[in-house]
Amino acid sequence: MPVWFNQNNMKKYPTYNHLNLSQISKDILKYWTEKDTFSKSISTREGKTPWVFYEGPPSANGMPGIHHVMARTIKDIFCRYKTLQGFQVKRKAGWDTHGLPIELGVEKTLGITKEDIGNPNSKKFISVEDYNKACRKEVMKYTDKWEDVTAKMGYWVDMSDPYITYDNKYIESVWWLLQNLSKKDLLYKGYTIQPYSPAAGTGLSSAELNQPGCYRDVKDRTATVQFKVSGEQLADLKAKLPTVHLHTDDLYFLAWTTTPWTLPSNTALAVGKDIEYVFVESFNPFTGSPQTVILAKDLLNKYFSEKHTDAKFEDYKAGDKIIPFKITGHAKGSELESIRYEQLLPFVKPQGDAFRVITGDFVTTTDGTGIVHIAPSFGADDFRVAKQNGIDSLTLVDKRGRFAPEVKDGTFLYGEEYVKEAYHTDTEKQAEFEKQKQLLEAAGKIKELKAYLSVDERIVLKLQEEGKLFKKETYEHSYPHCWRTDKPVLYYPMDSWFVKVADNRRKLAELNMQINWKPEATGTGRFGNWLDNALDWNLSRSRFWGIPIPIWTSEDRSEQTVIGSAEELKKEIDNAIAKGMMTENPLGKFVPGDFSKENYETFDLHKPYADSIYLEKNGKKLFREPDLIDVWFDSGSMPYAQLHYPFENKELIDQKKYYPADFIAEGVDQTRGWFYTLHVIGALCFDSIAYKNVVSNGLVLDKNGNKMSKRLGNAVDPFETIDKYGADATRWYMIANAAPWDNLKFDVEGIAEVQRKLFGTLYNTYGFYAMYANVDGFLVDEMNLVPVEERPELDRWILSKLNSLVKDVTEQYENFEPHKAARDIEEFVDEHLSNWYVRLNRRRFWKGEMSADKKAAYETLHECLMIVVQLMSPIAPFFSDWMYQNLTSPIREEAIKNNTPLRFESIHLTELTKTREHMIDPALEQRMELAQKISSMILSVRKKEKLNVRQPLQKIRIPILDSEFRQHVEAVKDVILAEVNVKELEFVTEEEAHIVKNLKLNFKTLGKKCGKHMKTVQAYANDHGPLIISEIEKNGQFRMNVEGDEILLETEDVEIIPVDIPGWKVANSGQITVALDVTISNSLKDEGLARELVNRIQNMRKDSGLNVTDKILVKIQQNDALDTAIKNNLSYICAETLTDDLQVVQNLTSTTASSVEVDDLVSTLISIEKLN
RNA sequence: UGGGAUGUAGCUCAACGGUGAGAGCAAGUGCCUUAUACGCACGAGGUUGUUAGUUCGAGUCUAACCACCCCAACCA
Repeated sequence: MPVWFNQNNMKKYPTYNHLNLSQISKDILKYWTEKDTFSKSISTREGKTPWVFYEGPPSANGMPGIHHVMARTIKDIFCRYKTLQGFQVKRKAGWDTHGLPIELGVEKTLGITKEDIGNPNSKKFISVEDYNKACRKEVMKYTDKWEDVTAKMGYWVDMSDPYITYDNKYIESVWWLLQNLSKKDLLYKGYTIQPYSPAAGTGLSSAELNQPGCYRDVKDRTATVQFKVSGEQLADLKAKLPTVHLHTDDLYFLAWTTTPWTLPSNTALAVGKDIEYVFVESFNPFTGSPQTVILAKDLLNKYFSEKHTDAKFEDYKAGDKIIPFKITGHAKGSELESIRYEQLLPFVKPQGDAFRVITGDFVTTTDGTGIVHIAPSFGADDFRVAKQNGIDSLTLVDKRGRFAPEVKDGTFLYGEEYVKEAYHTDTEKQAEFEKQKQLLEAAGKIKELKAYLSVDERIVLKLQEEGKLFKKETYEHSYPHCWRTDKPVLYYPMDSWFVKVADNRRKLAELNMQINWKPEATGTGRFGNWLDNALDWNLSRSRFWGIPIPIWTSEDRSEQTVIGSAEELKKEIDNAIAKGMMTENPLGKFVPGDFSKENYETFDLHKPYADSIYLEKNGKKLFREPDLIDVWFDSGSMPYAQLHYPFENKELIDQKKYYPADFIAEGVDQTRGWFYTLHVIGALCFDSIAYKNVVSNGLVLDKNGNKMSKRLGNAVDPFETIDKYGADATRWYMIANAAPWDNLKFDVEGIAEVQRKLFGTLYNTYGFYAMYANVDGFLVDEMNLVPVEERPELDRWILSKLNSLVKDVTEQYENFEPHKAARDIEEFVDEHLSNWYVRLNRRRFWKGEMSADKKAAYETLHECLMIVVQLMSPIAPFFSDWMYQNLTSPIREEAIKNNTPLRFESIHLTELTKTREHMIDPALEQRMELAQKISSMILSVRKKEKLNVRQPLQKIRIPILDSEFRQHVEAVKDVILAEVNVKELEFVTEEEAHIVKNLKLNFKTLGKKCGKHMKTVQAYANDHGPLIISEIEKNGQFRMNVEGDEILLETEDVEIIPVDIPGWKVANSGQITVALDVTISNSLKDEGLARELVNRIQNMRKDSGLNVTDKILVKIQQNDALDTAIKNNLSYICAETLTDDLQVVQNLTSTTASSVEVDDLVSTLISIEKLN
């Protein structure tokens, strides 16, 4: 039980032996639970402006990692900050429950593969129903861990009523959105090229493809192939390109391919519009026939050796290694466009237009020939460019990865055979080999076939024989493999449902301009470019556990219905029953309009149930399209689906009461994920942005900058970290160390540092306050404070600093730059509050009776602590609340009675202090900065001269810069003298001290005046410094001629800096120079010794555990070196150490007293005794 | 390969186009200052990734390159 729980009666500030952040987290967490603080932070803001936050749903089938703590800290910070500002910030948690990772998890747990699901022939058969039940369970596997980490890290999010993407209500909203898209004609079924594993019989997601080890280097047979220009085109071509001289009608385009098996499906060739091509007259390397080929000029030497330039055509015989060639013409890609060529392997004629040269922006001259063979069925680029040019495709490979029966010549190709060697089993391969051997040897193509020839190899042989091959080689490249079957993947055309995004790029881009991206570049760059090139969104997934696409189609595809609600579905089913298409209504128990949980649990919209629903339209039976939708659509729907829009909460979206979000935050990896899907759905369904501010945070790497992974063992366990260091230090470290969008190199050393530096310092500062306030029986009275203008300069200074801090930190939070807020707070606490204000004011707290001055000191320190912890509370919610309780629990009753700001039971319920501009005094802050700087400079001189601070010195001299400077220093003179232990501060002028001065030019003002003469002026000033200084000091200006131009140096253009006072020990920094008198007179020496004695006695007091108020008797063994020091400083020594009686004696021994080294030369014995 | 980010002290990060590039940590030196040795003070540490350009003046602006990271792809 924390001490402050029962402090109210004792009316004292709690004190502690040491700081235990981990324990504080636990205590405060308990307090929040007991007091229901989170709900109160929302309920007490009822009726206030909402600040809308959307929680991106995590998936609970994986353990939370430290990066989640990072991401959630960022979310939490701004929600807490806005709450403090008085906004109502609701935070509904959510769970992403569908998708491949979950299915894979289940398959792993159950030890099954996709083939076993819904397949009664499989040994490990599991029904879709049971499988989906398993998924439903799997997805919540780590829910308790997530709830645990959420609580422990202090992330306030309402997990009692989360949105869950598998809920029927949620699905119903998603269906509504899909129907909405469909009504706007933004949904269509189309054909695209997707990664596909014939061995597994399934399409693969890019996530699956990016599993480690999927891309492997393979060696493929590649071919440079000749596509013959159609005879009827030659006349046109000659007319179009008069400079080209063709001596033969055998004209070919050269194209390179790594997948010869796609050549029978070739329907086009692509060239680069601006690439330059050459016509080369030569011979076919295999047959020796004369021919002309076309290829990119840049790649000429890859195919024709420069060494053969001089070879003579007339000497060439078929089979010669040296093949003569000459360039007979040039053309740009655009000039080659639309030339027709003959089909390379005419097994099947395509429908529509084909065999034309088209231009493609993806064509390069980095490899190949600069002419790309296009098989639209087997490449995404190919498909796109063919479609743009109205060219049809040929798909001569089936879903099992086998050629169509037509791809058969009986010699090289046999039809219905696997296009990749790897798809064969060993026995199949052996059988194929024997078949090949027989056929090829019989045809006389190969004398003795020794090994299986792949389809690629045989196609190349065939082309070679037909005179259509120019070159063949093996080529090593990385190629994707199916992670489950280890077999190569094909790119294969498949039917899918699409959202029309590409047509709406402009709208997406325009809406994006309304979004405030942090960092901006992610919005304009990564996201903006992505939007500009957005492709239609492929919604289809052929898995089991996901939201079924709510589209029913007749077998002949003439009739279609898109369902947008459970009510609609129920009605349609009733209709289907009436028409005899169905017998029973699975939604029979569902009551439209009743939004209770129970009502929505009377049915299930998932597979397999959705698939067993048949509908009716115009007499035709409609079947559900078998696809599930992309889970990204689930999460992108959350603004609406979490509210069960439009069935419930319609006005929240329609009237923009809870839409768009004011703030969302997730990792940068969501740029093309959640951020994108939110944006697309918002733009297409509602013509609106879905979020106004978005923070995309970076990755959490290990301390060496490597990605964290369980495999490498460098992943940081969030539970362990939070338990060891407490949530606050962990959160603070993550925030202060890097901007949210930069990657964080996570090093626990850094957390330890934050713990010591920031939290330790605050804890000590509070401890100091509490100790003396308790001694004095002081409690802050909010109704009766010393007016700020009556408080001493140091108080007004720290209050000015404090208000500047409030201003800065508020601004940083407003700009979503929490790292800057954290750094500002750190600096204030360490530099200003602890190491300047408290240190300089210590005596005010412990000297004398209660006075206005003392009261002001307490009140000032209390206020600083109070506001600092309030400012840091969004980042460090536990510690700040703990500190708040310490600072305010003794006065809570009073505060409630008087309705003052400290009446709240938690800091998270308070109202954020606004900047009190009138308390900010820049001149005062500047003066104090001066004092700090000068003190530091003097300490530096002392250090150099080995004069420790306890030794008093006589005098500081400071050359006057100007009268303003003098006034400023004068105002803080006492602070400086006390700080550096010197007796006098004297201002000196040049005449008095023969100060050595340096001249420094002000480039900013002079730059405008001199322009290109700058360097000359600088050189002149270097050589004539003293002259310019004296002129300017006398007349305020200096006239000079540079290359005919007159330049007038005025006071503002130069800085005259005193740098040395001969005979003194000086230090300078910037414009300021200080000089120290280092002579130590006897009386100064005595004073120094007295201070040493005080210090030793104080240490003894502390060691013997005396109270700070105890009076003592001190005995010092007589020592000649100390006699005058004690005699002359007796009252000082006594006052400082609360000594009532100081005796110099002869009879101390090391048993009755402590041996003490007063300085390097002097030692003595001292004993102290407590007096009553 | 394309898009984006980053590159400053050993490490983590600052620095409106303006004179000698600053903090913290680590390492170094000195100090137990009656809040704090889990602390304080003081020094040292740099060819600002490279090269060119714009400018009187570049860590900052432009271009190219190099390195590393993220995303997308890996395609003839």
